[in-house]
Amino acid sequence: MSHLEPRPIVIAKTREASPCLQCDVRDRSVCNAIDIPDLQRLAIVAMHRTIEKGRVFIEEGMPATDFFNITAGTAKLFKTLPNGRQQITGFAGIGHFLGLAGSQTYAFSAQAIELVEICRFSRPKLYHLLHDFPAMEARLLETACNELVAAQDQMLLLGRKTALERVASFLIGRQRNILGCHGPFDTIDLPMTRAEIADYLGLTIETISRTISKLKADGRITTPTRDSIAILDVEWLSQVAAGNDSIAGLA
Amino acid sequence: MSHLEPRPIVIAKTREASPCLQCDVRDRSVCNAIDIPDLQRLAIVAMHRTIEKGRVFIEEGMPATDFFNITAGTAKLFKTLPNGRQQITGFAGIGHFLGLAGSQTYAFSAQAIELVEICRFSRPKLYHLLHDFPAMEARLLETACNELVAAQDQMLLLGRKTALERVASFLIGRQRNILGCHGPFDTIDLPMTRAEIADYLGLTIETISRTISKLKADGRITTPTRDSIAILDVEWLSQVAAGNDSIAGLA
DNA sequence: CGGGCTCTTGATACGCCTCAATGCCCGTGG
DNA sequence: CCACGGGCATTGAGGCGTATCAAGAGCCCG
Repeated sequence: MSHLEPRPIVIAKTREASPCLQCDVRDRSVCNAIDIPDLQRLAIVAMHRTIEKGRVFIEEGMPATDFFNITAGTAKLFKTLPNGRQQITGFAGIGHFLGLAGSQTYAFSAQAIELVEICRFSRPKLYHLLHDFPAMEARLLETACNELVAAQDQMLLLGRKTALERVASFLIGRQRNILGCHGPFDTIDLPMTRAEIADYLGLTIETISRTISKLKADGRITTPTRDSIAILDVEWLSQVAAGNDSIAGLA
Repeated sequence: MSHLEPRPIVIAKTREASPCLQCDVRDRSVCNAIDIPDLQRLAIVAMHRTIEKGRVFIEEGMPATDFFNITAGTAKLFKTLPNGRQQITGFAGIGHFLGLAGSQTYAFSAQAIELVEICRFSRPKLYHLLHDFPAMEARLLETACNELVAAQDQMLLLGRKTALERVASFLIGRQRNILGCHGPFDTIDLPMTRAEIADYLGLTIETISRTISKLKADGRITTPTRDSIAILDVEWLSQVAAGNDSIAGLA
């Protein structure tokens, strides 16, 4: 089946050469499965977009028309219950691939929690491309597996961990994303509000706040600014995050 | 890279023709991505096995050497915390593909909760096969996506649903697997114990028992035997499972 | 007809939620 | 520069839902 529309060529011209070639997010995303000579074909189906903070750009239950690749900022992925209860299933940062739905509709919503930039791919076009680049399909499978593992960890957290353990897990998990930043202690940036942390960990704002206060009082962390946290005792937090309640009482 | 071992041929002989060809689970699993003429190649890397009830055949943290395809029975997939807390991330039935780990070690454990039969595939051999059958890789991706969607549903359940909603979701979810069995009302078979339901729903045995008793007292379900449940009011249960608390008070 | 399960039911405890008030930060405009 | 206002975060008091602890009941199998 061949498309007879001349559009792709026009777009390619408009963008002056392959924008994917200069993309500095490529090697952090699934796009690195495509070799440089073939990037042109990827660029044709990709569309860059900016999404302002607060905008919901994927809505649960709507027809899944596109895939997305985040190139800047952070989005929250979530599901909602009729009476307003919300569960955030994950935060998607730079390089995160979105829209692997399985069915014809999106299974979750996505909202930009800060200014976000994305590459948008139309679903049928990307599928067509995948057919020619099995390496990218393999990368997607790899990505999906990693998300599955993360989801299982989160189920363990939501089903069996205490509030303290959940917050500790969250901080340690965030720290892993940044690995060795500035200073002797790792400072974690939190683009999300307390409410969003709560919806991610299956708790309430107040419990998040209280737990963070307790960690601060116990000298495990400090809060340099409102939206950053510095871990003082990584080892202790890791133990608590792993569910070792025996260590929790120690000084 | 070619393997010079004569083993595959011997195995094929031993099994008298292709066992995959006669496999009645094939069309319910990822194996149906491989065309009949090529089934021989799949059969060579597959190894049938029987696992007695209670046996743990995948252990979290151990090197991920094999993939599994369940051909009979049910297994529980779970993760554990140091002090014995356990979270069941799912129940794997006939046709379920196991072992998509992402990393070099298994991310979860698997235990047979009744007599289980499996097809075992060595990881490197199956990967080698996947290279030749991109259709199967696509099926695996599809499977992984479906599991991801299920995992997100479960996160919503564990993070934001009440005990009643969780049990209702569990029953409705089970019912979907059987779809239209015997009688005017759907009877659900429960191969798992109350303890396992509890570990799946992030609750305790006692809460499961109390909730089931309440559903029975309210005339929403009956329990023909200890390990089966008949749903009397599907609509009401569905509403509760979906989080519509407004309907919960109605007779 | 016991022995050992799992399941059920009851009484109580505790962790987190809910509701409510206060405090902090920061942008905005006088 | 400072007063004002609105969000978001913190802190406190009390309630609720589920966990915990403890018996007892039902069932399977020898």
